[in-house]
Amino acid sequence: MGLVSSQDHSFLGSTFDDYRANFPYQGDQLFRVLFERNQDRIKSKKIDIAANNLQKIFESTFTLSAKMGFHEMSLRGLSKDTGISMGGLYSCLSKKEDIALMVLDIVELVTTENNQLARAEANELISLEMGIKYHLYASTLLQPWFFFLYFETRSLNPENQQRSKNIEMNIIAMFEETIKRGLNKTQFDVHNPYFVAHIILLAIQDWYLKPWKNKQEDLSLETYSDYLFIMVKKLLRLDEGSLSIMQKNLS
Amino acid sequence: MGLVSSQDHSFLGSTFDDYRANFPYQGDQLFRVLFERNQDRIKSKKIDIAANNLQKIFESTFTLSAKMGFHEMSLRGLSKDTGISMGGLYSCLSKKEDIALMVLDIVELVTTENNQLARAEANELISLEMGIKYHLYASTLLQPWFFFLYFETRSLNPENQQRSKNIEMNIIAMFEETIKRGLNKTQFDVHNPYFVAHIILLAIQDWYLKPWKNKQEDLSLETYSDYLFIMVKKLLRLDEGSLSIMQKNLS
DNA sequence: AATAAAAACGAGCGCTCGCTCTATTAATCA
DNA sequence: TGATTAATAGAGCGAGCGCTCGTTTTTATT
Repeated sequence: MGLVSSQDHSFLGSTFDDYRANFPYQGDQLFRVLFERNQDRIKSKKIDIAANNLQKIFESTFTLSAKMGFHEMSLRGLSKDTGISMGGLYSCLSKKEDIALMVLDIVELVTTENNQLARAEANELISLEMGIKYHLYASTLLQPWFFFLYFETRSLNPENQQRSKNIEMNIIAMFEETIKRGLNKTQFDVHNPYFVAHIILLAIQDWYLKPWKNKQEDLSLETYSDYLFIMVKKLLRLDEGSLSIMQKNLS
Repeated sequence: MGLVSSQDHSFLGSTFDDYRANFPYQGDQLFRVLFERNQDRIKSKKIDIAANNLQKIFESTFTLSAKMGFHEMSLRGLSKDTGISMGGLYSCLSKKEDIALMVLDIVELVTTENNQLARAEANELISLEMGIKYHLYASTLLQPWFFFLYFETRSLNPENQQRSKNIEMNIIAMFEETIKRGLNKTQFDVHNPYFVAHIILLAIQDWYLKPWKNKQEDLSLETYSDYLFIMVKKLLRLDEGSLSIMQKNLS
């Protein structure tokens, strides 16, 4: 249920189309960003060529490692699938692990930005709604990236494993703080904010981890997002009545 | 419909201690079952020796592959960690993959039994409660097994990957059917049973996938189980009042 | 057209992998 | 105790790994 007027929430808007229209990490641009953020690893000089190769590398990596796992994926296999020779691969990478590190970098970047956008909402309920939407939207646009990081975190060294865990913990913390803020103003009624924040994260993760499950049930992104928000309101003991009152207070 | 008294719920009982006391897949017995169910893979003849070696093999496998992943774990590393020579390992295995197959076998066995036990409850709300409890209890007693299967499903061949997925789908289906049964009798009020069933599974999985998260928050098994059941009742729009009425009908 | 720079190539290096196989030790039983 | 079977040991095999590097091909500049 779309309850609030969209233009107030943030420059990204509250619908998937709005969000996508302003999302800078997609298509060509994503790989140009990747090139610029990883100059130290990449020997290639020309951004157009490098970005093009990076795109092939990540597309093939996601296909292959979803099937068999990142470690099981060999660089010879990657070379064959991308059509880039071994030498070509190593002009965009300094080592195999770099692929995983670049995924970590992008997912960390995007989720951090989403957390900030959600926190920027003054009203707690809207903050929750936007937090859910932004994370669902971003993880839809970058589904293979989020999926990869979740399952391949253990291929990273301990320090980067921790960075990956922190991405998750920061999302929970954002939701938990927002719920607690709402609690202090007796806006919400729930006795374990952490548990609810936790459940929200699980539902968001499930969206990008098991797309086949929702495809099977014919759940669209917007429907899933709505169900999730309705669920959250139930858990915070907000029925439709109390919600509309709040809505009125906003405008 | 016939309502049941609490001792009928199942021979396993409803507390963790009851469940554990009757749980056949723990300690020595687990590995003796494993030996008997996998005669074709195992060259060893004597059950005592084989069960003892299997125990070491699985303990080390869970330690090593939680750190680095199953594929990254080498059999030389496993040999060192268990203290069993390569030849010794291969008298309990026909190939490395057998380890993952045996984990799949056990988790499939236990969850199928739990689903049957939960379905056997005539009352829908109690069925949900028991379903949650049994799955939480079993995954606590066999935490490394459940954890391993979740993360290493992709090491399996397509056929067995499907078996692993089906374990998950069958749990969701069990909860979904129970919720729908309750809906038909207007016992529950919720408009997407699948979504709720789905969320229950996620919360159960999170319990065994990220024990460190709950340890950090100091959530015990019983507390977690209670929170989860309270959450489910909220999602089904059953407040404490309507619950006690139902409980009265039971006795 | 000549030259310099960048990109692409892929055989080969050193190493580790899963797995095998024979020699040896331990256990069991007549 | 000698005979037979089961368990263990660990060097060795071929395959495949990540990665390198001398060379060739393409592109850009003069």
